[in-house]
Amino acid sequence: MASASHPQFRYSQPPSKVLHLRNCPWECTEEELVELGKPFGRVVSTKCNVGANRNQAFIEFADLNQAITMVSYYASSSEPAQLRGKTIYIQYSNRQEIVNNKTTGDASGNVLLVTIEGVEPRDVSIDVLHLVFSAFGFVHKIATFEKTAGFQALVQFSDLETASAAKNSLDGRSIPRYLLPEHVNYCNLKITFSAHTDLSVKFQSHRSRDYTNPNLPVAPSAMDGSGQFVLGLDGRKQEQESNVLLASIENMQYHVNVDVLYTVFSAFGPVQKIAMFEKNAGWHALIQYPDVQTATVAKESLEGHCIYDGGFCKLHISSSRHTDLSVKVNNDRSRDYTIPNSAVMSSQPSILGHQPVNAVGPAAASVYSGAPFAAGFDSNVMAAQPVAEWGVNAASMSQTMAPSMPRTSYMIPGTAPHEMAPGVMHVHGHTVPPHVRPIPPYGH
DNA sequence: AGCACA
Repeated sequence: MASASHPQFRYSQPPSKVLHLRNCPWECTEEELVELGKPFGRVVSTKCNVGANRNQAFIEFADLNQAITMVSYYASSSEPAQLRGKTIYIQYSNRQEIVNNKTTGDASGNVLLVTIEGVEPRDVSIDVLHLVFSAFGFVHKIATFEKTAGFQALVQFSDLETASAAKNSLDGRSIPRYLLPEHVNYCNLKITFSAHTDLSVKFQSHRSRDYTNPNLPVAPSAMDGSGQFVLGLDGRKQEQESNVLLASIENMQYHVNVDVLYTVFSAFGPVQKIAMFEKNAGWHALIQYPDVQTATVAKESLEGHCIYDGGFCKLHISSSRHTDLSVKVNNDRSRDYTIPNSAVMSSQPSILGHQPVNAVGPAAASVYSGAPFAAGFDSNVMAAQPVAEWGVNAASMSQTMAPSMPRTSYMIPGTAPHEMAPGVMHVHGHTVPPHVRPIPPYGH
């Protein structure tokens, strides 16, 4: 029955001088493995902490007969093989030698091997990893892959010090919840040093990135015939970018009209038209910009953010298939700002009567300030905050980083501290000139 | 309790 449900283990392995041990105790040592094998022959090599749970190990004997002796002994013994009192299971490895056994005692370098537990690979994009690890320094390259140990990534830093800082702060912690899809509850990182020093990344793709070489070609698999990206950063099919955004407003406790949306979306560039509509018991809006790039920046900056503190009026933004909205009437629900009259009208703070004064507080005040290009945008709203919070002093942090992360409504996804130069910020790889830098109308 | 870093 057991063999029927595990057909891959139905046949015993052919003998090898390498033995595969499973169910090993957590972080058992090479010395313990040597002690275990010594009675049966000369142990020439060992490897421990193997696999996703790091509870497998290998012992290589000098001679095949020694391995056979050990396996035979425990096959007929009344006492099972044990490490630290824990029963372990021994079989012949399907390989003939232990490779890549660590050469220097604590091999550490500038590249980290990250095992991402508890998620499907599509749940954690390479950009989320980039964001998380960039908090510690410039991330040169990332390569992700799936092996027996699960979903893993190699993350290359400039030097051992940065890599070490990232490892110390992130090992054993979860990626912040708000960077994960809603259905994922946690996502644990297990981090070790890789023996690599320089990853070879041939293409920019949803599996690998070279952040030192923006001119690297995009993998053919991530392009369509017209040369546009069709794969998202997570490898999923991506909607075609458009100059018109579709915003769904979740948890709309407060009145949202075109004026509110105009203020929020004008932070990224000129808004031409807005049309709101109700569908499936929820409110949605189409927002038209003059160009795709502005719309894309707005989409990536605002996605998942709330217009008001407290999770009210949360925005979910996608690209619309529309390119030019037909706005027939200017009212609370639709507006064409390219018609001079209505544009003037909208710039007046004429909506104060709708302001949910008591509930919103100062956070929302800037929404109504009528100054969408205010100079107040400063480094204090950028993603620089995680740097301080995850930095080398993060050792005293609690197990999960999430509680100490900035609130979602402050977070501008994709901003990497190292990329920031005065007056310029990057939003998902786009350089945003200062005059269109998004102010966070949703406030502090 | 099930094979190692693309």
